[in-house]
Amino acid sequence: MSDDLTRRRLRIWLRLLRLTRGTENHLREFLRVNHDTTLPRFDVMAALHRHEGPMKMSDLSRSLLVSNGNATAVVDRLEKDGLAQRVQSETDRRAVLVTLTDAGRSEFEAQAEAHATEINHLFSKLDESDLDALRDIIWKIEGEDTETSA
Amino acid sequence: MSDDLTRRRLRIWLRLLRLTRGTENHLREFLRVNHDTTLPRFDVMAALHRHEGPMKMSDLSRSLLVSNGNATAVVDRLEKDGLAQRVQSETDRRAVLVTLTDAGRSEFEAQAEAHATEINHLFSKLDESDLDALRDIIWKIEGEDTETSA
DNA sequence: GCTTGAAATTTTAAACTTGAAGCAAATGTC
DNA sequence: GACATTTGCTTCAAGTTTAAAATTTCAAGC
Repeated sequence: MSDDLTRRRLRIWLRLLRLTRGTENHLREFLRVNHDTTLPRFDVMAALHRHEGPMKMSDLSRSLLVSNGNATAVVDRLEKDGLAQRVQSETDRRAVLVTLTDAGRSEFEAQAEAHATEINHLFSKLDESDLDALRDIIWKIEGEDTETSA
Repeated sequence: MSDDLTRRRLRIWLRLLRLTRGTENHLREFLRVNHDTTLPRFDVMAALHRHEGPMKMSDLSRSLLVSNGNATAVVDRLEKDGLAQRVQSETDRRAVLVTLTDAGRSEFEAQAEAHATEINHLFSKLDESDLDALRDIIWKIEGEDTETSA
């Protein structure tokens, strides 16, 4: 069963992983040098900014595909720096809602614009048709995912 | 200026990142449950296995796109478990070479086959033409200009 | 009301990761 | 040769991340 297709799929996965790792490393360095922040902080702030209104901790970690304990730790630091803020939910006393402070929002918006510009450069070789093709491929992969495992 | 292309590039990057994170999470769980190991350990062992002959620490960290301090830590743990082994270089007394032990090699080979099967399953929706397209797009992003396939 | 189980979050321990600092050894440059 | 610079690895502190255990609350079922 040493399919040629199997080998090609493995190979393309390794390349994809390498590409995203390299891109993440580049963005990490960019955020560190130009905005004195880290990738996890930026990701959390981006999720909070995208979400209209306060966001549940569980939704935050699910949206970022990280563990719940991890979300707690990053939000702890953001809160300590006055960029995010926890609020108790009124409808569910187990739940904790997080939101950006005004300082956090304005800080993020400045970072986000520079971040988008940086990504635009990193992916400048991709035109509309490349983006179409890539979107279709991603959709195809996600179309049917982790259903059956051995 | 038209920011539409910029926005699409940002969007596709976020989707790509999400895809690879989800895939990594799946593989991490797979390795943990079925092979009692972790993704970083597997990655290091894969690099050592791919490289015929002992590998310099610096080449290892460069090949995995991680920091040199990180490579030291993971190799420390593999060595403690008898799966990898450090050897002093004879030509350069600064350099440290790493290699899999016999135990490490046989352990990795079993893991690698299952790992490849798992990836084949995760990317089963991609046929030859999808792989061609994805390969070309990755090349394009990385700035390669070669058109010939392998 | 009471119990049982599920859900939401935090806490904990261990592993992972980075960037920087510290040493030792190689490679220039004069 | 002498000296500065570079290279290679480890150590260190701080932060990130996960999986598992603990805590509190909710939702039903009895």
